[in-house]
Order: sequence, then C-alpha cells, then structure tokens
Amino acid sequence: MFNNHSFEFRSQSVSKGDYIFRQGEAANYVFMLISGKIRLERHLSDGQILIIHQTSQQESFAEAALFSDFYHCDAKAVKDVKIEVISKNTILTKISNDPEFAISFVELLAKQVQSYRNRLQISFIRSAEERILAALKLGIEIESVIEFSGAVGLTHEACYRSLSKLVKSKQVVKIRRGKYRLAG
Amino acid sequence: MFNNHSFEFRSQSVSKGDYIFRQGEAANYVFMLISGKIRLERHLSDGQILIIHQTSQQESFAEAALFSDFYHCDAKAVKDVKIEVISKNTILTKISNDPEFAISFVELLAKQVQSYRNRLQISFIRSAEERILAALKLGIEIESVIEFSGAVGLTHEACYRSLSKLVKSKQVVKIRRGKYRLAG
DNA sequence: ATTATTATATGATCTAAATCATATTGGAGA
DNA sequence: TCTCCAATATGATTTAGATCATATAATAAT
Repeated sequence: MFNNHSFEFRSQSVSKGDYIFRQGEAANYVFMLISGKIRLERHLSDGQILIIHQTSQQESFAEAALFSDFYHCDAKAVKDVKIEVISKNTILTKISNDPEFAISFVELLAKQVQSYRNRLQISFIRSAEERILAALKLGIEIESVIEFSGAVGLTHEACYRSLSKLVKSKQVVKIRRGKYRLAG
Repeated sequence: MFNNHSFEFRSQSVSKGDYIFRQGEAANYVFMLISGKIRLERHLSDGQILIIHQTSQQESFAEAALFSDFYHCDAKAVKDVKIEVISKNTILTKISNDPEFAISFVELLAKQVQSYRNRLQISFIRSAEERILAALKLGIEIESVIEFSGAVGLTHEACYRSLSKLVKSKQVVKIRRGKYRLAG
C-alpha cells in the first residue's frame, strides 16, 4: 500500500535469523517489507513462542505500534529481507494530509482486525483436525509443520498426526516433506 | 471517539436479547454504542459460540465491516441498548475530509489490532488457570462466568474449577456470585 | 407466592492433545 | 563425501480439560 505514495524512508537489509526489532524496544518506526520473509512473534511466560504474524508479501508491519511507545513482539527475518523503515511521524502526517492514503491505511487495519478475529476463531476450535482444516481454509499455508503449529497453537506432534490423518481421508494433499495443501 | 464529531446519524433503541445485525447480512452501517451492552458473537461449525467482542463502553463497533460487503458476526443486545447508526459512506467521507478524525479512527483500529493480538496470545495458553489469570491481567472482566468462558475459550466448568483454585491460592478475589477480580 | 428457568457449582469419567521418547530424513556446511 | 543438525515422523504414556451428571442458589415469569 505504500507503493503509490512518496515517502521519506530509508531502505535496510536484514540477514536471515536477525531481528528487526525486539519486544520491549522503543517503537519509533513502522516497516514495509520489500522482499524476503518476516515473522512477528511473542514470547509467552511458559517459554512457548506465539507467531503473531508472518508474511513474505509486500506489506507493512508494526502499524499497531503507531500509538504505542514500545513494540509488543519481536520482528525476525525468516529469510534475508529488504525493508523500508518509516518513522511514525511521517505516517501520521501522511494520514492527516493525504485522504487517499488515510482511507487505504484504515482499510489495511480493518482487514487486519478481521484476520485476527478469524485466527481467534480457529484457536477456539478444540479438535486438532478441524482446527487445521479451518486454518487451511483461512489461507494459512503450511510450508513447515513446526512453523504452522506455532500459528495454530498446537504442538508439532499433534500437527504431524492430524495432517497424516487428513491426508489419509483425502481432505489434505501432501505436496512434499513438510508442505501441505487443502484437497480439491 | 465519535463524540467530538458532528455526524448525520440516526439513533435507535434495541431491546435486550434482540439482534442489531446478523452474520451474513449486508454490511451498510457502522455503529456507536451509547448505552447498554452489546456483544459480537460468531457461530462455529460445531455449535460453539465465540464471543468476538463485548462492551458497555461508549464505543463504535463493526468498523471492520467498512470494507466488507457483509457482517461476519452477530451483534446482540446483552442489555437494552441505545445506538447510533452511521452509514459506511458517512465515515469514509469523514476520514477523507477530517484529518483529526482520520487519525483517531486509525488509532481506534490499531488498538483493536493489539487487543486481538493479546486475546490470541491468551488463547494459546494451555493451562486453564494461567489462561484465566492472563485474561484478567489483560483487563477482561468476569461479570458472569459463562460469558467469561466464551471470551477465553474454555468450558464454564473448567472456569468454575480454575476460579475456585485461584481464589484458594489468593491470586483471585471473589467479589460475589459469578464476579471475580485479580487479587492485590 | 409459587413455579420455571438459568447461572453457579462440583463430582465422576472420558478423551484427545500434550508430553516424552526415539527413529529417520534431508539439507547445510566443513 | 562425510558429519552434523534441525525438521519430520510416529509410538507410548500422561494429564488436564471436555463431557456428562447432578445439586443448589438466584432470578424471572406467572
């Protein structure tokens, strides 16, 4: 969404495995992912890591930090990434001065709200198989079972087991090791 | 947030138990709750009902429908409510023309995103007691255990049991029948 | 005032996912 | 090529929450 708008930003490269920002740091910037893959993750008190969001799309992230003093999660480069770093002030000014931008920004956030509602909904499904099916129907992809298990809130063992059952019952197709898709 | 802005809206009363809109209906309006209490709920395939959101605050709801053709949940009056009904067009125009409104609307949505991330996070906590504690720390209130169980994704039986343990271990205080608060 | 209904509450049992264990596979890197 | 390591995969066991059942208290309805 930032494509159509001129910005004062600086480009930055981050190597795979490195962090773009960490939970608790002062939140001064919003980011635009240009290439690669990033993951937003949060550490739970019991050591579990929750994947808040993950994308390799050209999209912004950490917009929720606009009105927050610090980041509430880690942003990690899952692959080598190129990002654009935009100061919070720049965006707030643009929302005020550029109506078209304001609308598209509101749209972005409204869609995020819906997407979180969907994820919340699937997290309430008790059966592992049903939960995995629901996640796939929502468009959550399985490129790695361990990653996926973090996204749906199941152990990876439960995911492996359920996936193999779903494959047997022909509801899911196994593309290759660790990679699955909805059947049909 | 709509208080400071002049709007063309119509006021409407809805009796307890009635619906303001239903899942699947054409989404033409955003709403502002003036008084009473509303609940947004979604029906899961297994019959479970997920409470998406619930509030008696003076706040807007169904903003996510701004860019959606139909509502994705039911809006139910938990108590008798007074609401203001605002057409989607009105709001979109206002975002374009009123920079101050645009910023506060973005803020509203950004906070909602954070709030859903928080709820998603607690829904991934496996221990019922820890989950309930986390929910209380997030400010989710227990005015009714059955309501609360829907909000945190546990059965009401599990909630009753965990709450009584938490009261015994002095981490939670029972105010009265069905009403609990964090200790301290 | 009496009945009906719903929320609260707790006990007994079941079950499915978590946990723990172990084996295998495939890829990264020396 | 060989070694190492992380991801995949599945088996055995445990356990906590779901489910089913029942009782009681509070509220609403008549």
